[in-house]
Amino acid sequence: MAYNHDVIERKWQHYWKTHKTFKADIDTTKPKYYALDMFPYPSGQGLHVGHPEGYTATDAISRMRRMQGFNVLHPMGWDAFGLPAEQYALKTGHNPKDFTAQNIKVFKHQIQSLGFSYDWDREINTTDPKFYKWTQWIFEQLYKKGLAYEDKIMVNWAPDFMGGTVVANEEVVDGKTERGGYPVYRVPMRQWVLRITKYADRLIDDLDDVDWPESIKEQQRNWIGRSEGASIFFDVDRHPDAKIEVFTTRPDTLYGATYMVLAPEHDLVNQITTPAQKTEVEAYQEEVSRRSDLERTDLNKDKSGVFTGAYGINPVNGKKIPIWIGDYVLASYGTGAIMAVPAHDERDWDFATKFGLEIIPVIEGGDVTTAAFTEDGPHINSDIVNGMDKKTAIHTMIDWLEEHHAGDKKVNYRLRDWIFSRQRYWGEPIPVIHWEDGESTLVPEDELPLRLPASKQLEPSGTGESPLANIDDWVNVVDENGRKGKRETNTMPQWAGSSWYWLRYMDPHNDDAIASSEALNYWSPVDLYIGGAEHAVLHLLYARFWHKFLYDIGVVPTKEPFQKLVNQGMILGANHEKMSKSKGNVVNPDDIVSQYGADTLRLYEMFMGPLEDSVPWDEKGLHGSNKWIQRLWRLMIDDNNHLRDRVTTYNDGKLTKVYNQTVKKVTEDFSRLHFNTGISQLMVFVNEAYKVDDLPVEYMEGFVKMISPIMPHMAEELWSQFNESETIAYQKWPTYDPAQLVEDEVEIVVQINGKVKSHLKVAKDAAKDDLEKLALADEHVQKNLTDQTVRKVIVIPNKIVNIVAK
RNA sequence: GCCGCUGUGGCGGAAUUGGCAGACGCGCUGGACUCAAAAUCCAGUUCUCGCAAGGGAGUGUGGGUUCGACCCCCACCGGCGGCACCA
Repeated sequence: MAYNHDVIERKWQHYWKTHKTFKADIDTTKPKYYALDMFPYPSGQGLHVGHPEGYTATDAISRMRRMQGFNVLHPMGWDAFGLPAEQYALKTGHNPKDFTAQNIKVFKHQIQSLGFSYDWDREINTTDPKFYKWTQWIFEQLYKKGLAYEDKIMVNWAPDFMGGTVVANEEVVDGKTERGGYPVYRVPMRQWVLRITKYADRLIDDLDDVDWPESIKEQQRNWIGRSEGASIFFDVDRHPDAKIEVFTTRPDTLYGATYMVLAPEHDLVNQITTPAQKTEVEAYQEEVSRRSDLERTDLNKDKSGVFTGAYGINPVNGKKIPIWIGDYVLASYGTGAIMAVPAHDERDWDFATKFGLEIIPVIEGGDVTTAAFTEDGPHINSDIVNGMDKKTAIHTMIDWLEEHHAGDKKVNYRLRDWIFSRQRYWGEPIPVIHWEDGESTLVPEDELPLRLPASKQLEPSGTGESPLANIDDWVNVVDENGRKGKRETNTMPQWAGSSWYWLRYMDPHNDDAIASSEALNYWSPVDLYIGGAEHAVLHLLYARFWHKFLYDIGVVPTKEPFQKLVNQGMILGANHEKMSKSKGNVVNPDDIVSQYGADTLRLYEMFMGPLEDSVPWDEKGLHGSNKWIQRLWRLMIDDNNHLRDRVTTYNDGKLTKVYNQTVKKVTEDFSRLHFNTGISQLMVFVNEAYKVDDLPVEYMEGFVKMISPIMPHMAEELWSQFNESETIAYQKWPTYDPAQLVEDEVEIVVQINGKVKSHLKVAKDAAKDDLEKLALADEHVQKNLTDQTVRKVIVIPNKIVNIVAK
């Protein structure tokens, strides 16, 4: 009978569930393997075909590792705080908690229908107070170490978004919110901030120790943006008490500094501006402050600025240079002030050209009247560094500056501290109380978790604060001395829970610690982490930051959380475009499961191309995967659902070679996550098996084991026919006999001038001389060599003979 | 503009170390089975000339290194992703 996926998949999913087949416990006699998926946000849309691609890959590795004797931790959970639930609640009057619970139910059901070998006893949920108790606990440790602080800072304020909210820099794209596309303005506001910049160097340097895609490492390095240079101090003419510190990566060009620019928000601007320039400067400051980020970005092609009337003094030559303000200098980077070297910096060149400022070349080469010259070359017009190249000149100049107390070596980062508060209800409450006397205290650890108050009806506060601000009996507190206080109404961003969740899976029910040190020591680190490339910087940077902090306070045993990281590619629509509702090319995994079964979907997604690549969905290819599943079922199973008689203990040796090749290739390819090529070898084996009369039981058992990581339901059903054990999940992974792969005869290629002319079967390891003779004697070769003289013969034993002739 | 990745049949892709380009699958063509169709099984399928034997071309383009290049080097073109006044 034909394979009935419906019945068989349900049967084995039920078996795994009732037998807790994939329950993981610490077992120090076995090596551990931790395979992790990026846990999903349970959206109302349900699962997308993109989700199961990564999930199937980690599942296949988990299943293979179990069979190879590893103790495997393979968990799943829910990143369930998030904006959509809050928006839904505000819109409909429902509670985000119930809405989220419903979504999780749908997601879980869908995920379970795909037969993943998760240990569901370890399921976690970031919105569960038992989980966020520890998110809050980590926040308190950060606070105690001075890594969490409050600050009135310029934030990205999106007034039209959710009754007004603040979003992180990372969530702003082209001056608009990433979600919703609402305009964003820069305004000062009190925020919680995490001092991630303190870890900047380690976040860059430790990338060298992990097995991650180079592109992700590069993106993180760029995001952190370490740049090495110097701080230089400029005196201000007629202001003996003022000093301007600038950051530059090119201290060697100091003699070419012909003016300075301060950010319009710079503290010294008001102090040094001359009365004559005051009106103009203030008008410019006012204009700039009203610009949104969008406008600033859009207008940046054309540089703007105003002269302050003041002059700085170049420390190296005492020259007076004008001080301008301009918004191409950012207040938030470096010191908010620069020395401008228009001859050798494009931005400065544009500005100088527009405002007619002096341009002095200090490096030979190029023509500074037409463009800035940014290449290396011997220095000129530069007394102490004349003739030197860039590198030498930088060193020399820094030495000079340090000797004369006019500057020093300095490293700067693009990375800013992490704005950690959101004006939302549906997030982890920040466990802080602000007292009427001005003191702020943490909620004591033994009172955690600080729970979100249940609320029937969420309403925007209308003030830009979180909806929590309206819930009086939660916000207002009184201590034992009658002192009144208010709870912090900001909540944590969605990144909080995902910054440590992989640790909780190791010991998910522990009420005394984020996880026991026994569990942390045994399971750490994550051996394989698979997820989408969209988390290249944010999630993965925050997670590494928290992990390093927990390492520093002795909680976790490793410096890095994720040893190996892989980004699965996107599954595109059949038209090669990104799947989206509006394009009508979305494929729903539920439909595939009901039509073809989970094994077909899993097989297809692993076979369609390399895991890391984006590949278009192809209905025909999916159908082909199902055809192959049916084909291999028919190979072994007869019309009465029994093993065919061809499956026998008799081994005529016809499949020996291809079987051993298959074990080798499948084991190696799967280990490297090259599922598409491993599967193609399984197909080769089936094609060969169709050509022979007898199918040795030994090989067929090994074959069924090899398909089990990809097609676990069918594998279990076939395995049950052998009556060896109840489940295949912990059967020993097959091994191959290298002796069976050695040939005594090999086919070598004969080329003339690099073109293949003939093939020869020769004894393995035949001597070079013999190969040369054989090749030259070959009929085809002879024919092709008429009228030609052999100049040279290259012989690579067991591979090739190349005859060079003219 | 800068950084990273990438380019192979009609399509998805393979080629682990510089050594037979196109494994495997889809599609297509033919055959077997069938009254017929579907399904299945078998064979063929880079392009091109040729009845065939056999020949020629061929891994984005142009050059180079090499006995030999999808693979290494240089320049260019296209696609994808990231960053984008970060001094």
